[in-house]
Amino acid sequence: MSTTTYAGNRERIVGIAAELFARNSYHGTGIAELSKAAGLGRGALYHYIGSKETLLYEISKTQVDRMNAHAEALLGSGLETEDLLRGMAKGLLCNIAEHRSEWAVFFREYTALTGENRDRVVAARERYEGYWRQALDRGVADGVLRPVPRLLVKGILGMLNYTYLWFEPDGEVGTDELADAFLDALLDGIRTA
Amino acid sequence: MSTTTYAGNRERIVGIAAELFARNSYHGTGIAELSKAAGLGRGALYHYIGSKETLLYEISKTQVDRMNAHAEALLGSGLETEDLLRGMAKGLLCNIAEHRSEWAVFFREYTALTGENRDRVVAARERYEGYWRQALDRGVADGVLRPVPRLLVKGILGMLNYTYLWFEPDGEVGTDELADAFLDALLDGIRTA
DNA sequence: ATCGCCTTGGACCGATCGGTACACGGAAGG
DNA sequence: CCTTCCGTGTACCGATCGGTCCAAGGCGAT
Repeated sequence: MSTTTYAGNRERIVGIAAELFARNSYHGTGIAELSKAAGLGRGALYHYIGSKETLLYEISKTQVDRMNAHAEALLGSGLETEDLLRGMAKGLLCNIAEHRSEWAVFFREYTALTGENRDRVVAARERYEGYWRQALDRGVADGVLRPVPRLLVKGILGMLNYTYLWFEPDGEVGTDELADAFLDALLDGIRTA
Repeated sequence: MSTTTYAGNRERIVGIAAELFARNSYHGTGIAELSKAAGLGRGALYHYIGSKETLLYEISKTQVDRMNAHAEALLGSGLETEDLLRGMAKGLLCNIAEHRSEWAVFFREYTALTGENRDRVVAARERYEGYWRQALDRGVADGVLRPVPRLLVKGILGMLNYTYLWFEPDGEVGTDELADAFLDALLDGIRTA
């Protein structure tokens, strides 16, 4: 079953690349370093990857696509506003926690993509932002949320995305608790009544 | 007045480097490219900069130090909690808006620093985070804020820092309005009463 | 006019960059 | 046994990497 071996190797290499890119940056990681980490010669490596940029593209696109699928599922499930927002936050934090290297690479390095690769990743990113906007708009329409400036969507995503830098899911605060803490503050504020 | 010329040239080069690093990443920007943008030969360039990493260090450190000074001034001014928080947010957003390239470089590339350079920048960053924690703690002690999980500090900073990616200070929403919008949501929540 | 210093461009350093070409090995299919 | 072909390591490509060195230029002070 050479196909399976090929795909498996490919996936393994993408994972290794994510770790190296996260640690040493995309431009700061050489093909030599990558091939050594993968235990392959340079020729063998190129047999799998095609180009260095392809790796960066796949690392980024995979995660964003996953989040888009997750958001679409939640938006289509008829959840009430609060559960919808908490669900979306938990999905994102959970994915970031499980794929920290990939998200670090995506956030820091997507600008290194060129042409269509970049366009597609940016478009996917904007689609995801649109889903959050939809969720908030729905809450406003239902009367659960007060009318809220559009820019707040960026603030919320900043709050969540930034976790890739510091969140330790095995620490004393878990992924779900963190998402709930963020949403408690966002929904009801931190001022005393 | 050769000293002034020297320092002025140096500052100019640091600014150009910030723009190039922000656009093409630190490792993705070559000395040749930088010297061309500065209108200098490579030898002349090195007369001013010492090393490429020095540029990265200065770009990062300058901004963080400025924010630390700002936070210290506000914390020492006896402002009440709400004004303190809004003032700190406005200071940060204003600085980010005025030095977008520098902040982009800092957020994306500080991991490329080595040794003491890196330690110093990380320490300065943590000091700034500590000032926000102090401000929140003060609000809790005063009874203005409800007790709040420590991790929320990271969330707030994420919300504010992330603006380097998208905020256009000359757009329809200004710096101060944005800071206020974020703090309205944070203080009182977005849920209807 | 002369001295000395700051500034400058460019040649040059070894190392590495991303990527290609190619020949070898070994297993599968006949 | 022979052919075919995928997987592989390696030599090699031109270009560029960050950084150093140095000789010439420019300019102010004496």
